[in-house]
Amino acid sequence: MLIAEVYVEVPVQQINKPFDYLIPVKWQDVVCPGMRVSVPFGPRKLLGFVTKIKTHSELKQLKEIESVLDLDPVLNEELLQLGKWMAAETVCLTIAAYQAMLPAALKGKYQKTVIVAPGKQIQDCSADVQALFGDKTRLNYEEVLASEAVKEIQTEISNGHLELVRHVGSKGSVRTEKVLRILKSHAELETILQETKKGATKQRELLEFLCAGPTEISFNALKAEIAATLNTVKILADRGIVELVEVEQYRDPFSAKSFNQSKHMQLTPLQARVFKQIETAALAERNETFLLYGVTGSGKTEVYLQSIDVVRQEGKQAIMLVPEISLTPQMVTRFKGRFGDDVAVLHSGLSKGEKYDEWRRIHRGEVSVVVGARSAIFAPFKQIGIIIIDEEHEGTYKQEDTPRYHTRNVAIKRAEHHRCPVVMGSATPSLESFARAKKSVYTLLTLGERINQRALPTVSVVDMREELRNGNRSMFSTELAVKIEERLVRKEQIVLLLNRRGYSSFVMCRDCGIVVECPNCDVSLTYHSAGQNLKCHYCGFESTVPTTCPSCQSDHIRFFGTGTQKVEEEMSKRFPNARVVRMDVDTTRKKGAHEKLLQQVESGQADILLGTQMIAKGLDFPNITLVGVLSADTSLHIADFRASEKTFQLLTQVSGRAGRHELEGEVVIQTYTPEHYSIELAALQNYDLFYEREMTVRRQTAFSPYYFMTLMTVSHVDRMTAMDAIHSVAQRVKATLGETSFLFGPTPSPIAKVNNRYRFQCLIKYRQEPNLLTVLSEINEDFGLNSAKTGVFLSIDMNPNMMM
DNA sequence: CTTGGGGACCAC
DNA sequence: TGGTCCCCAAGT
Repeated sequence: MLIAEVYVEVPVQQINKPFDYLIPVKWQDVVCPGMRVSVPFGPRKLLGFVTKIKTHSELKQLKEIESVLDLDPVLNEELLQLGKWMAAETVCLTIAAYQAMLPAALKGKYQKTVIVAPGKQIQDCSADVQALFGDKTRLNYEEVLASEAVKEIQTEISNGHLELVRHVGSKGSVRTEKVLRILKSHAELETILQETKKGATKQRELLEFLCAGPTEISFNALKAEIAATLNTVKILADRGIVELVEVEQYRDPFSAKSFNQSKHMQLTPLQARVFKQIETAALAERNETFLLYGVTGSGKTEVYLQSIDVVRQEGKQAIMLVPEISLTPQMVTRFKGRFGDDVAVLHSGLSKGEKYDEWRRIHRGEVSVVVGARSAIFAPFKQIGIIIIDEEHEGTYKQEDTPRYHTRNVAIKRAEHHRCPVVMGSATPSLESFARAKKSVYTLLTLGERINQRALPTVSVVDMREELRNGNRSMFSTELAVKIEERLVRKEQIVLLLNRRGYSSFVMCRDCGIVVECPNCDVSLTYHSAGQNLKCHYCGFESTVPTTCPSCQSDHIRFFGTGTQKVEEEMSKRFPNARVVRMDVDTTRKKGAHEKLLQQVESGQADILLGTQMIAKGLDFPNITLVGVLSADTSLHIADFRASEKTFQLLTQVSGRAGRHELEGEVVIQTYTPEHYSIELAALQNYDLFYEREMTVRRQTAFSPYYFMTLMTVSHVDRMTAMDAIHSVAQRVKATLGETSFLFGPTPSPIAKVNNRYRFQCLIKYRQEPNLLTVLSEINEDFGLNSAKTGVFLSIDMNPNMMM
């Protein structure tokens, strides 16, 4: 008798282990690891993943697998192991790891229906129940609950006339299309047409079309040709002339677009040298991690494209990761143009169904390249030849909720298995990666100049304090304003970055100084123009904008903080003739909006592109000759040890948008702290110096990359309970730490209350703690086992990006 | 997480 | 005694 180990979809600590099920004899040869199955679990049915097949179990009295949801496993052996590894490495539940690796469409969908019990008749039930059923054979549970006869149904269930059945399916479904297959030859059709009655005009019309038509046509395509109805088709099907079948179909998010085929570009000698090294590693099946450090505009993307082609020629697959924010239509076009239908694209803008379809194309081996954001690292390829991580330094590569994995680590893990290179590229590498490259853990590849030796843009820093002293109170310095005017006259384009971080528009009373805060969280509410309301970014609370102060009833209540919207308003006063495109979360929320706005810039319908960080990356428009940063220091003053790094990266990236082609570029950075090294060195575009400076700071303050870090956060509705809990966590950890490690805290979290839960944290800094993961998973397990009782949640973040 | 059982409590 | 609500343990 074969037995399957199954991890069921219940995300709690108690269930974080495999459960044994008998494999029914008829499926002995069918069920294998990586398949999703439906299993009885207590009184319910649950979706689970088979992770192992075995012949013996510790337990007697096993239940049987109820049904098999896949005939082709959704996780292969490599991915099953990867999930286990990730669960251990990030201290999360195994099932959570598996779910994170798959599209949401493959999650379980649970349905409950009431049916007449086998061997019983509906007539056995009361009249009311019979009436409710009508001529239906089943009622869904919601229907039953909503009906008047709930009680009676309950009774009929308990006396065995009715039965409650549970069904497990997938959330997402495969889209199908009706297709007509013509079973007769054209000659035969002619004869059939002759024999069809003159009165049957619809049938004759359809037959006439088929006589000259193809042997197979989708019903939708048919409708576009002639006014046929499904009924008519069915009549022909009954006559045995055509066959009507459901054919699986992919939702194609790019169906409306055509892509011009592009060829490889001639590499510069520098690019060629870099490419050669990657190519050699790929062909030698060498598991080597490269850090491709290349200034903006140095042609990293072309190196990626050609490296991918190398492994494609070898019959292997490639994963290309980009930050969500730069997964622009421009980028997609470039890949689709080079590799055509051989590319799948995965990003958050796709619907659940579209993601599922792209995933299936990868799973079935119909494509060999995937371009996508973070989660694309789990693409179910069988033979990966290369993994590329573009803009390697981006914070979005770290998942901010469980499983809190870092894409870089997963990539390296997968590459080990597939014996293939990983290429991480950036103009401003993370300090962690650059440090590793310097220690030869990664191989450093450098692209030190822009293509065709085009100069990096000239950068000037404007001291806004000076402007203020000279009586300029606007958000545009004299220098920036003059330069904007120049470009407008010359019909060149401008990018304006408003680095709004930590500066979102809040509402404050001018009389008593009170800021409108979220009632559930320890943060101020943010004003949203779209809905004309105030929102909490942490718990989703919404409220209308008060007209009077909630505390002192004064009506001097105002918005503060500079939003892109406000800049846009001021621009229209200052530069009334400029055509401005605003790009931020508000204007790009709608599907395709992103693309439309960029199209306006590309086609020259806009003079100025104004936006938040999302405009800093990947854009490549020849006519952009001026980049303005309105307030460089807003990201500098956030309480984060990476603030300087983030600021430097952002300024460097956005500067790189200017002068990428024939026209020379210029950058103006406005700041209140021009003497800060992030800003000074970004202006000089000197990464190496910045690296040295920042590493010194990190060493002095004992932060990454000198130390590993682990953040532990505890939350509870009661402040004292949360505090007690974090102290017990801290004590347990402290007892196991070595002499070279530190424990900071416990302290309240930077955002001390979210969703009415108080939060406390402590931070471990360490260089070597071989047992830390074991200790942490023990603590996590204890908390998880008791959390239902105590209501205390513990979250563990290995190498956190943010301290919130 | 969901479920069903059992106990406490209440109203009649 | 019947009903309801809540707590809690079990889940292969």
